[in-house]
This record gives sequence, C-alpha cells and structure tokens, in this order.
Amino acid sequence: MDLLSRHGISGVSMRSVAREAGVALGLVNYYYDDKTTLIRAALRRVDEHDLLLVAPDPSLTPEEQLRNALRRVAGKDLLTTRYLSLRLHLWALAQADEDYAQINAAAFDRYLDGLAALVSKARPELPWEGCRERAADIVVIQNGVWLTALLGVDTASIQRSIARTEQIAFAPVQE
Amino acid sequence: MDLLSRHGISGVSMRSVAREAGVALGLVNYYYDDKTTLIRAALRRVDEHDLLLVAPDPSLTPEEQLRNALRRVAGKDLLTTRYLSLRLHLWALAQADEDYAQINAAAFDRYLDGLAALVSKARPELPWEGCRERAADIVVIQNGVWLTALLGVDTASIQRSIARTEQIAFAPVQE
DNA sequence: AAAAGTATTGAACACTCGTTCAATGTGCAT
DNA sequence: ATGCACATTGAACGAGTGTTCAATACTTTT
Repeated sequence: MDLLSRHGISGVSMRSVAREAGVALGLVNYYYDDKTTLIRAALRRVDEHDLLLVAPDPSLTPEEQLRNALRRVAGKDLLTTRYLSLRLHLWALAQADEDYAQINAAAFDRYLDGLAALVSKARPELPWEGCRERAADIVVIQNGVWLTALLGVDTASIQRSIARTEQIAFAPVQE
Repeated sequence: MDLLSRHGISGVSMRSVAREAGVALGLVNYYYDDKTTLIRAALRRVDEHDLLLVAPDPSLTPEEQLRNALRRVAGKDLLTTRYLSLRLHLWALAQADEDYAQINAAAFDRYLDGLAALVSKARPELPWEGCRERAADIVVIQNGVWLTALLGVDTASIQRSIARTEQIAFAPVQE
C-alpha cells in the first residue's frame, strides 16, 4: 500500500513488493496466486477501513455518532497524503479494471448505507429514502474534500465543507 | 487520451499509442522525445480544456456566465465516463510524479482564479478574498461531483450538488 | 532533374515485468 | 534421528517495455 500510494500502480511490481517486505521474489507468489489477487487484497483492506468510519458506536448518542463520522473525514489520520493518494490510485485502478470496479462499488454502497443508517438514527422522523438522499449528498462533498485535499487547497475551505455536510445531515425535517 | 481513460496509464505504451493512431512505432518517438513528453502534452491539453469552463463570455450577463459555468460541470459532454476517467487517471498520475503534479497544480490554480473572477463579476460588492473563498468551496463540491459520478451515484444527488454550488455562488453578500 | 529536407517505417537493443519451479531451509510430530 | 509439511529462496523463461537508428518514402526547393 505504501508503494501504491507513493508511486502509483506502475510502482507496484512483484519485485518491489518483495523488496519492501524484505523478502524474496518467490515468496510473494507463494502467498498470492496472482498480482491481481494481491491488489484485490489491498483493495479490500482499504475498503474495510473506510467502513469503520460509519460504524455504529452504541456508547454515544446518535447525534454524536453522526457528527463524529462526519468530522473524522477531515481528521488528521485520514487527511494524510498517504491515505488520500492510496484512495485515488485505487479509484483509478477500479476505472481501468472491471474486477476491481465491482469490489469498489460494493464497498461504496455499504459506506452509503452505513452513513444513511447514522442519519436515520439521529433523525428518526425522516423516512429512509430521505436518509439515503442526505447520505448521497454528503458523500459527494466528502469525496470532494478528499480529492481537493490532495490538490493542496487551503484547510479553511475543507473545514467549511465539513460544516456543510453537518448542515445537510442535521437539517430539520420539514413536514 | 482514449487509451488513458479506458485502460489507465499501464495501458498507454508507445506501441499502443502508435497502433491507436494508425502509425508506426518509431513515429511516436519522432514527434515526442520521451514518453513523459507525450503524457505532459496530453495533460496540458486536458487542463486547457478545463480552463475554458470558466472562461469569460462577454455576450452574456455576469450572472448567466457564472450560472452556465456551474451547470456545465454536470453537462452531458463533461459527465461522460471517458472524460471523468481521464481526469481521474491524470490526478493519479500527478500523485505519482512530481513533474505532472506541478502542471496539474498550476492548472488547478488558474481554474480557481477563473471561477473566482466569474463570482466577482456577478457579485461586485463582494471583496476578492470572499470570491476566492466561494470559488474554493464550489470546487470542492465540483470535484466531488466528478468523482461520485464515476462511482455511479444517482443523477439526482448530482443535480442537488450542482444546485448547492449555485447557492454558494449567488449567496447574498452580508454586511 | 537533382538535391535537400522532412516523414515514416520496423528491426534491434537492453531492460523490466509476472510467473514458474527445483532446490533449500525451518519447525515439529513421531 | 527420521520424516513430513510448510516456508523461503533465487534463477530461469517468455512476453512486453522505452528508446535508438539505419533505411526508405514523400515534399519541397533549387
């Protein structure tokens, strides 16, 4: 994943992976049948990590859970070049390969569902379809935040964008 | 560019470019010194195309110019898989290569400036710094729209996001 | 018509890639 | 200690890569 985030997919060769792991070339193919199997494993790992962002946490109130999930997007551990770059390369990879695209799309759907569930818990009077709508709108901005952070935009506009996601999430439900 | 958008950077070889152009391998290296020179040329072309999105059009009122620029982002010609995928691969490329990153960052700055200028024309009473702020906020959402469109989110949320950019752009200036 | 300049070709080179595989090392039950 | 399963190594192979270059075709100038 370090190699992928730093040098892109062209920097990820079986040999460079072996070197990075301090291991002989043959061993990589011993644990991973294919290069695509190896990439798939990395993809799944990142996707699982992303899902944790919207995982329910019963020790908090629904409002706190939702707010935390939204703010974590601009947290120090996520807004690193390494993670963002990794995400970007995985997206690009998914565009070029049907197989990766499916894994990515599935993870994206689960993320959207998780976020919508958080919204639903915080705004129980909002019908499920409305929660999905809000989640979708929020994800657009979140993706924008991730991407724009990579391009080096000032952090102020990122903070404003996060505030905007909260505004969408917590908007009062109209009759 | 077709090759890049369809198969990613690994699908762009001097031979595949030659084949796509219906030309012998040697000719590619005749017109482009390097492979990186060729990629740079493609990058610049896309960036110039992007700049046209926020180019001033004296035949329209400032409000119309700004509104058109914002709506063009979700236009039929831009919201194609080909263009979005191309953008994504170029971003990923810029992440892996310092040289491409600089070209990309410069183009991004010019785009931001162009958008801020449109805002300034439509809201002359807003100080320049405020225009830059609005432009930055809008770009976050626009990037999100582009990225999310690739992941296949429903067009409804994209339309709502575009509306949100207009809302930011045309917000009344408070004293 | 001859010469000069430009365009175009494809073979050749050295190199890296993913994958395979026989050989060797390591840990553990018997 | 012997045997056996698992772990690890690095050399080898064929395919694909970017780049170079002499040879050829086409245009323009003289």
